[in-house]
Amino acid sequence: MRLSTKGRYAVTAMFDLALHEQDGPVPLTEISTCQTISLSYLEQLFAKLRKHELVVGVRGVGGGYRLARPATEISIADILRAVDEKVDVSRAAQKGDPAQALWIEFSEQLYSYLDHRTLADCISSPYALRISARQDGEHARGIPTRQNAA
Amino acid sequence: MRLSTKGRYAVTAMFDLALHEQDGPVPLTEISTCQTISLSYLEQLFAKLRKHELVVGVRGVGGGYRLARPATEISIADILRAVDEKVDVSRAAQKGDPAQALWIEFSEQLYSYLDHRTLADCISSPYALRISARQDGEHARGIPTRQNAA
DNA sequence: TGAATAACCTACCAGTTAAGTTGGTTTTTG
DNA sequence: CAAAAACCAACTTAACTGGTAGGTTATTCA
Repeated sequence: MRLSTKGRYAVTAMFDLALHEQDGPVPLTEISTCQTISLSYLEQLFAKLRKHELVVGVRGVGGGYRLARPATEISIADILRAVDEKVDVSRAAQKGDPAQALWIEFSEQLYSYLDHRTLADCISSPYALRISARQDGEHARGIPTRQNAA
Repeated sequence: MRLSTKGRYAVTAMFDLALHEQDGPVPLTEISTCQTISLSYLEQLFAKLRKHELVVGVRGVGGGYRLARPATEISIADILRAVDEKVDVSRAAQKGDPAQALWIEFSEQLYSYLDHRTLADCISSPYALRISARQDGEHARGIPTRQNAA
């Protein structure tokens, strides 16, 4: 289990995609300027997200990234696992040291918490709704809102 | 918010102290051999834990570290914050980007979860009790069990 | 009193990871 | 064809992790 700025970048970017599920694909250039992350670094993160089938890329003009599944079926843990790529899940467990066993138990509980937090319920919090409502009031973003790009 | 192996080391070490609250101070050499972490690295972690008043050191022969407060009053978040030393707590919030606002909300919820998980309830889980019972059956550790060392 | 124990302290270091840069190519749209 | 954008790979730099080395101080006990 690990949670770093890298994970934060990935999660916030996914929030962005989830918030614009209706508006067609979101280009990385947008996320890059909006959240001041370098484009290339975002590309690296999205390569991993795509490999883990959390997003799909749409090439060409008007392209970008969309969620590969509905936001209700993508958990925060999914995203963190995708960009962390840690193969061995908390392998500490050496010869039953009590303290380490306790860690494993604790981290499993933490994971199960993160496994149940989906993108959908994160963006549908009261606070989130207030924000995205305000956002819809202005004309969303700089991009021509194309309905149903796929 | 971050959670790395460093945090894991600190938390498992604190589990160790909590499990031996009755037996007087626990020397770092013990934790070092038990959990195969270098002594010096443990010393660095405990310097931070001490600075944050989560543990107290007892010098000299038969010394070691004790919890500075009862285990019921030390949360996992306390420990992670002590060793992480991140000054600015999730300062992402730039000009109200919706995705970043959502991250802040999410991480606050995660923290509040970790703020309510105390050492005491971690070590008193059914699984933990089974383990430490087994541990008491043998004569605890290699150390002469002195009652009330302070 | 002196040896052993253990906290406490400082400086340093190697390896990994994060984060970003550069410089492309391919695909798609207009 | 030109522009937009995904896609790709190699490289760089800075930070952090985890660990070493070599001390000093305080305390206990024989």
